[in-house]
Amino acid sequence: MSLTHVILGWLSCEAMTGYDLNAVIEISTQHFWSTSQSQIYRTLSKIETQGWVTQQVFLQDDRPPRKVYKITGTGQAELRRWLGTFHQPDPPRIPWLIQVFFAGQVSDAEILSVLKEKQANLRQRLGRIRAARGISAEQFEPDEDPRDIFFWMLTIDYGEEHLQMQIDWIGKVIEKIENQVYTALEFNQNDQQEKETHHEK
Amino acid sequence: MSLTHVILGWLSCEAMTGYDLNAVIEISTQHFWSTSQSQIYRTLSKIETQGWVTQQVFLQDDRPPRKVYKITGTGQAELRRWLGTFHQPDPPRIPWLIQVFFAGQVSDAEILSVLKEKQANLRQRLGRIRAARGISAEQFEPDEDPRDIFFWMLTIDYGEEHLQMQIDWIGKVIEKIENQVYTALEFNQNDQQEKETHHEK
DNA sequence: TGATAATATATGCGTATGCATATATAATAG
DNA sequence: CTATTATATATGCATACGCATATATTATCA
Repeated sequence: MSLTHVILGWLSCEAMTGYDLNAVIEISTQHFWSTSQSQIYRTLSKIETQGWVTQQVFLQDDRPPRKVYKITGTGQAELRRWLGTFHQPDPPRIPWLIQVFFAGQVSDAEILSVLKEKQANLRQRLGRIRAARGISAEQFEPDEDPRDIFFWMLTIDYGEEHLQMQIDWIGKVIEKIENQVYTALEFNQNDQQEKETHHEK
Repeated sequence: MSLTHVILGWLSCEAMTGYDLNAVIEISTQHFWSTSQSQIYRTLSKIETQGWVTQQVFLQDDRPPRKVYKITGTGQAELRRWLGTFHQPDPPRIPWLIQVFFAGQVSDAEILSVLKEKQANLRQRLGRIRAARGISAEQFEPDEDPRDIFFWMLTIDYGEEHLQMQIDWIGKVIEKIENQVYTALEFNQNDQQEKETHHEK
């Protein structure tokens, strides 16, 4: 489970409660790893059993007790090990490509409408991630290690490029469908050579 | 669950057994939606209860009986409905970006090695998907609808572009780390303007 | 001869996950 | 005055999933 290592990562910066972790994950890592509040508490319990974190309870008279979690030496070692090793990726899961794959079952108008909504959604997310970039840039504390910041910003950069790539790809596809490119296509020979060259003609 | 609609999609082409579905999914949709054998049988049972498919058993004397599943009218309607509507995407989950985000915890050498392995893995997958494109192009039956083929090939095209984008992005990041770009970076002002322009200087 | 692959379906077990809800208090907004 | 939000932790329920394994026969490979 990767959530384990997101939590370990944050706790290696600073001891925190589950509540704090939930807040910090929501504003910082949600563009490539999201989670739910319940999952955080469950994972915290699990990794405490494994000895990767320890708990210290601070009682408060007006609020529920704060359980502050601290990373242990073993936890630090596990984090570094995980960060430094390549992990075989999970097989890709891209649900909306199922709609493209079986689009033969619906009309041009229907698949076009889905693709246009998808594109609009991606543009919205691109706008949001760009706003997020601005906000995080303002929030850096002066004592923050520039190397840390560099890596944080890289993940935002990836998010933007990924989103832009999808927007562009869908744009090309919409154009092809609108021009009914599929009526005059030959797939059995020289597909590679023909690909993407119809623009110049 | 999207597997439901992958199965419905295939059954709308041709009645099939769970065994056949497993084989066809493995060679056709695995680059954007993979599954396991057990999950196919479980989903088949589920959608039979829902009335989207019906079962017909063919006994064989030397092998286990074949349960051939056929899509119903309701199943067809559900498939078309699902294909024609935009679905809110699941929040993104990109585990290897966690490694980038927390790379501040490890040395340049360690993160570089992970990124290079990741890149090699992506190149391998790109090679495989290109081979798959060639194979599918050969296997098209002459009576196949060119519009269907057009949409099938689009998903392969997406896979290639997605893989290429990731390979290129990691390439740029490796270069930045090797040049230790992070030592001379300002994040608090004109980040947008500076971005990606250091190449020309 | 023994092991594996192909044909075919099915269940058990463990895990990750989301959604809703319970508990309890104080502050704030309408 | 009431409803919501913030603070804080935790459990129940359902679902989707992967991995391993069970069942049963035939063919092939070493």
